[in-house]
Amino acid sequence: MDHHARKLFDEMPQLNCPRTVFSFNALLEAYLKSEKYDKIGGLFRELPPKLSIEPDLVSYNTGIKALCRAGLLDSAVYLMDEIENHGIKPNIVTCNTLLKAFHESKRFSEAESLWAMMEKRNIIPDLCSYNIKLTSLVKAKEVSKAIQFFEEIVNKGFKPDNFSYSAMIKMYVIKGNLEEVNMWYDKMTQNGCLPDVSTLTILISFACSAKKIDFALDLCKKAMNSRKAIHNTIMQRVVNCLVEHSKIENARELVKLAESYKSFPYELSLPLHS
DNA sequence: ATAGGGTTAG
Repeated sequence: MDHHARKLFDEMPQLNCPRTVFSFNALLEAYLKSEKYDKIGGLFRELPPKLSIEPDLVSYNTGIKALCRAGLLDSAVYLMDEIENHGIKPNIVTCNTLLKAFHESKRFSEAESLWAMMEKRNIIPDLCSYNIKLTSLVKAKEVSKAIQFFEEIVNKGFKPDNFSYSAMIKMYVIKGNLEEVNMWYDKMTQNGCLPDVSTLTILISFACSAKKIDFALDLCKKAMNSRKAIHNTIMQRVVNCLVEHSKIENARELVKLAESYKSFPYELSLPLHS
């Protein structure tokens, strides 16, 4: 949709809307979301001089993210240094963007250096920073390190959130450890953290593969009762599993419940004659 | 306003 965004941006004066750095940032965001990473540099060169818009930290953070997404991590780091030369100080968002990119590229020592730099420069790592590192440990299947790191998050005084618990749950999903998945799900709810759509997606998908079909059904109902729109394919999988386990009435009930669900247009079928 | 986790079958 980047073209639509650009068209509207160009039409703003005729619509009596002044173009500010906010509109410029929204335009950058549209290009980022459309994965037009290579076009973002051009926007920076073209628009600010022409419209006397001064790009701000949010603009540059978006630019840095685009470079990371495009696989140009070194350029992203360079841009962070460059904006600082122009008097704009990186913040926690800048650092977390780069932190994630370093971990995804397995450039762990640079991730560690960045973390140390943050602490030195009083850009205090927040829960998001910790979750990035936790997710990275999970991806590397470093089970004991992940457990230890989760403890560290708690000891630092953070209240683990959906991202933190999702990471731990995901780790045991990868391991196929049903007991631990359940343990972490319980721990999550007991600590007053209600699973969101992403966490429910992981849990429901795992419950289906582990043939814990009642658990899957229960989670689907929970999702709909709390107005959380689980993806259609996940819901269909639960319906299929119910049918496979001859729980036809439950399957019917779930399809009906989904049909009456107003927030999302579910299209589910009962595979009864397959 | 910008940063972190999530589907799918054969």
